[in-house]
Amino acid sequence: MGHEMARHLITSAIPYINGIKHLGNLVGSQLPADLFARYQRARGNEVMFLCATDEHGTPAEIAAAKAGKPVDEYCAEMHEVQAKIANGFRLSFDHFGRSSSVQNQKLTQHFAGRLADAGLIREVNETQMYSHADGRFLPDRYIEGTCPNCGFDSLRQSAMKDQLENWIDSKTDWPILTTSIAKKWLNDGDGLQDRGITRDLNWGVPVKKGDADWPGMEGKVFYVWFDAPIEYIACAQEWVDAGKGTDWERWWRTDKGADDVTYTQFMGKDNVPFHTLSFPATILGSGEPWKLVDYIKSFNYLNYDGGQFSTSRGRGVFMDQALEILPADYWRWWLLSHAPESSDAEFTWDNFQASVNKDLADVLGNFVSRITKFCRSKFGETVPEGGTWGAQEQAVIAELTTRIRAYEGFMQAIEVRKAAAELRAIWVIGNEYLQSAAPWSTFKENPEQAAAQTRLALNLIRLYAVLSSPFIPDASATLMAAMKCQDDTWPDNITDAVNVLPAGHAFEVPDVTFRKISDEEREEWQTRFAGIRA
RNA sequence: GGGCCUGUAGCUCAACGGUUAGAGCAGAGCGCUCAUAACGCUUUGGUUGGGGGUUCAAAUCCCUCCGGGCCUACCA
Repeated sequence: MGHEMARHLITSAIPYINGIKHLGNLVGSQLPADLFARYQRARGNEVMFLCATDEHGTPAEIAAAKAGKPVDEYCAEMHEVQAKIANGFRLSFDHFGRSSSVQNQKLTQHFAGRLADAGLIREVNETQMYSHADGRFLPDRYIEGTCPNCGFDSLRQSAMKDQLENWIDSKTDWPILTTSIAKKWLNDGDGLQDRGITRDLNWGVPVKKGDADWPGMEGKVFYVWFDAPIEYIACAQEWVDAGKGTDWERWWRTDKGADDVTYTQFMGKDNVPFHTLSFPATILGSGEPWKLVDYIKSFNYLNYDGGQFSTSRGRGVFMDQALEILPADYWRWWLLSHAPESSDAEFTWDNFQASVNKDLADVLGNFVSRITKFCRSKFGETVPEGGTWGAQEQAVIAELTTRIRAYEGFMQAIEVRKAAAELRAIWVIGNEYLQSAAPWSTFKENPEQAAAQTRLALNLIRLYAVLSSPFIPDASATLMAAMKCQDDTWPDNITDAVNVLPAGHAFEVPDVTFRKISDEEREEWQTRFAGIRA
C-alpha cells in the first residue's frame, strides 16, 4: 500500500541503420532494456522507454550507395524495417526515433553551441584520408593514411577529466564491465583524449553553434558519435511531436520535473566509452540541467556456435530470420536467460532446443495444460467451488512469496539471468504442488478437496502470466485471455493473488502454449545458418 | 606490447574469505498418470586451469605459468 510511483527513463543503445541486427545485438541492449521497462510498468511505475536508429556516418552512405538509393531514402526505409522487426520482438518502446530527425539536428547544434561557449571545443588542424574515387573522407577504420588541410572540431574531454572521473568513482554499484572500461579510457596512456566531433561528409547534422554558422566549419557535419546519444533526448521530443505525449522535459530536465527520474541505459560493451565519457562530457559541459544517467547496464558479446556472428558471411541468426522460425517469446526467453552478463556467451542450437523445450514447453506450458485439462474433465471449464486450503496450500503460498520477493530483487537489480532462473523456479512450484496434492487422486474420495486444489492451481496460471510478462509477453497475454482475466496487478500479497479467480469463474483450456522444437528442425536450422564457409 | 574480463561437475551457470562448493540440463534409479512420452522424488558426477604464497580459514586475496575473450596500442 502506498508505495510512491517511481519514474524510470530507460534507453537502449541505438542500432545502426545499415542492416538488420543479429541476436547478439538484440540481447546486448534492446531486449534487456525491454525486460526492465516491462517490469517497471508491471510494478505500476511510470516508464519512458526510448530507442532509435543511428543513421549518420560513412557506413550508412556506403550501404545506401550499394543499394542504389539516396542515403535519406535508404535510411527511411531501413528505419521502417527495423521498427517492424522490433515490434515483432515485442520491444515496447514508447518511441522508436531517428537520429536524423530535425529534433536531433537542432539539439545537437544546440549542445555544440553550448560547449563552444564554455570553451570546450578546440579547433584542430590535422589530416585525414580523402578518397577521390568515392568523393569522401574515409574514417580510420576504412583506411589508414593522411592528406593535407582538413580542420575539425574536437571536444575537450581532457578538460573535464576530473569531473568525469569523480562521477564514475561515485558509481560503486555499476557493473564491473562498465566501470572498468570507463576507467581504462580515463587513465589510458596520456589520460582521457579529446575526440574529434566533426567530419567531412554530406550525410549528418551540419556543424553549427546553435542556430549560428560556424566559421571555418562550412560543409562539415558532426561525427556520428556526437549526435547519436543526443538522440536519446531528441527522441523524447519526437515522442511529443508524434502525439504520444505532451511533456518531454519532465523526463530530461532536472529543472523541469526530471529530478525524481531514475535513468538507466543498456548497451553492449563496445558502447561503454561513449556512454560513460563522451555523452556525459556533452551533458556536463553544456552547463545545463540535463538528466545524467544513473545506472549503466552493459553486456558482453553473444557468439554463435563456436565463432562470432558475421553479417558478411551470413553466419548466425538475424532478427528477421529468428521471427520467421519461431515466435518472439522463444527467443526472448533463451536470450534473456542466457544474457552475456559476466562474460561472453554462446548460442548453440542444442542448448537453444534443450532450454526452450524444457523451460517453456515442459515446465510452464505443460503445467498449464495438465491442470486446465484436468479441471475440464472433472469440473468443466469453470474454477470449481468447495473445499478449503490447508497446510499444504499455505506452504505453497509461503514458498511463492519467498521466491517472488527474490525475483523482484533480481529484476530491480537487472540481474537478468538470475531473474530468469528464479522465474523458472516459480513455475516449478506449480508442478511440485500438483504432484504432491494429486487432485486426480483426491477427486476419487474427496471431490471438494480436489476442487480446492484445482482452484489454487488455476490461479497459479494467472499469477505466472503476470510474473512472466516481462520475459514472454505474448504467452502471458494468451494465458490471461484463456483464464478470461483482465486483472494483471502485480502480486504484492500472494494470498490475495491466488484468490483472484474465484469459484465459478469461467476459463478456456488454451491451445498448446509452447510447442517443442524437434530434432529435425534443430538440424535443419543448424545447417541453414552455418553461413557460407570458405 | 599494455589494460580489463574470464577459466568451477559432460553442458550452461551460482557461490566473491568462513559449516561437508550449489542449481538447471544431460546420465542413473524410483514414483505418478492430470498433462505437450509431460511431471515429482532420489541419485551418480568437481583435488574450483597448473604451481607457489598470505590466513585460524581461499573457488574467493597475492605472485607466477597456461588457455579463452574484449579493448587499446609502442605507452602507463
